[in-house]
Amino acid sequence: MALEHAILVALQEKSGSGYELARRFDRSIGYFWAASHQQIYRTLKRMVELGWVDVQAVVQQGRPDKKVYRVSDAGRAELRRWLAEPDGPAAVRNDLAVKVRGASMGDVRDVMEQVARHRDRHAERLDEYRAIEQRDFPDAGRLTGQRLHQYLVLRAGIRSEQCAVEWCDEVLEAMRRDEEGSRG
Amino acid sequence: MALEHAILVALQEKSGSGYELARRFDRSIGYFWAASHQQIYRTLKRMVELGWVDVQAVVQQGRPDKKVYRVSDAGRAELRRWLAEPDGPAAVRNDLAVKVRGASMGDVRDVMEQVARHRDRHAERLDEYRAIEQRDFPDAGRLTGQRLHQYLVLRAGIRSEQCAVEWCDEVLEAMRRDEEGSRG
DNA sequence: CTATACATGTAACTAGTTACATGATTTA
DNA sequence: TAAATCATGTAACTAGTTACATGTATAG
Repeated sequence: MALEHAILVALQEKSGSGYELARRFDRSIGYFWAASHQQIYRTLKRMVELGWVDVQAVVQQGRPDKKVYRVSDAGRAELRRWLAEPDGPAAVRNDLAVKVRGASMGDVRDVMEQVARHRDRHAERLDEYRAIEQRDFPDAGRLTGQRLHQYLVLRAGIRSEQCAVEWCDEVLEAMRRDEEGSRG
Repeated sequence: MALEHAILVALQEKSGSGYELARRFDRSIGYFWAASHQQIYRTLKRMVELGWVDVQAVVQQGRPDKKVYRVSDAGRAELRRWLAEPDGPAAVRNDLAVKVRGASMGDVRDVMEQVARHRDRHAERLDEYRAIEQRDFPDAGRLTGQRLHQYLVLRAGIRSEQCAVEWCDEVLEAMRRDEEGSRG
């Protein structure tokens, strides 16, 4: 998979400029697909060349001109093709797990601190997601179509943050027990 | 973070050749840090230049010669430094979530099939991990030091696969309900 | 007068993927 | 005789990160 397809999904939900897209990637879409503005501008350029999106320059008063991107017929076809295409399992790369595995090769306390930091970050993120859930989807259970799909992706975020917090807690508890055992 | 540090951890657990390392990355270490043999050979070369590992050519009879890599003092120092260094949250990139979010822009059934496929793959992986847990860590709860750390990383794998399976089930149930609702 | 939002980009670099290349030994 | 295991790599490409560059308008 590639950023192209995430952009096609984002742009089909709502057309917009590279800047607007970058802001959306910093929030809702970025919760499951990270991308910087540099990457987005570069990719949009390529997508225009591929004919997947159309551009239109929009002159604005009071603020700089912008280019509004829209998904073309070819882009819609490509998106449909990609949605139907099976893809392999995503490569896992978990820094924190590497640190935990190597903890005893350095100062174990340092690694525990890292785990605690990550725990707090994931807990904060979990709170944010839950707030969004309550605010934007109080009617969960009766959702259909695109709204349902948006909700389900939010659920992925909630579940994975919860999972991360619980694992960090398990690690901290076990490592604290081990520390006490080796001292006492 | 980079592959370098995952290699330092792997090599400090046990010295070995690039080939041996690549095989370990296909199994235990690869469960939380994916790396191909090409990447590993390239990175080992760079690590020798940096002085983080030492190489020794080993002549073998019946099979090709190999180069055995060992972590040097400088490598151990670098690993300690990295273990203590705080790092930012890892960038999330979840293809399947993008597909779910875009499901209604193509054939919804196609996306449901993808989710079902992923569900099965995660369930299989979960079974593998649980088998390893029972076989290699029947004494969990009394583990200490490096063995404990290895176990905790396995726990991360178990938790995240479980989490993935549950989310896929939630998605499939909700999408089936929606499908029936729109038909009936 | 300072920071933030709006708006677009380039350049250089680092990391990861895919395809290709070679060649011996052992097992089915 | 075909495939798998052992063993090491190169080359070309794709994707992602970091740093730099520019300029206006508005809110505090």
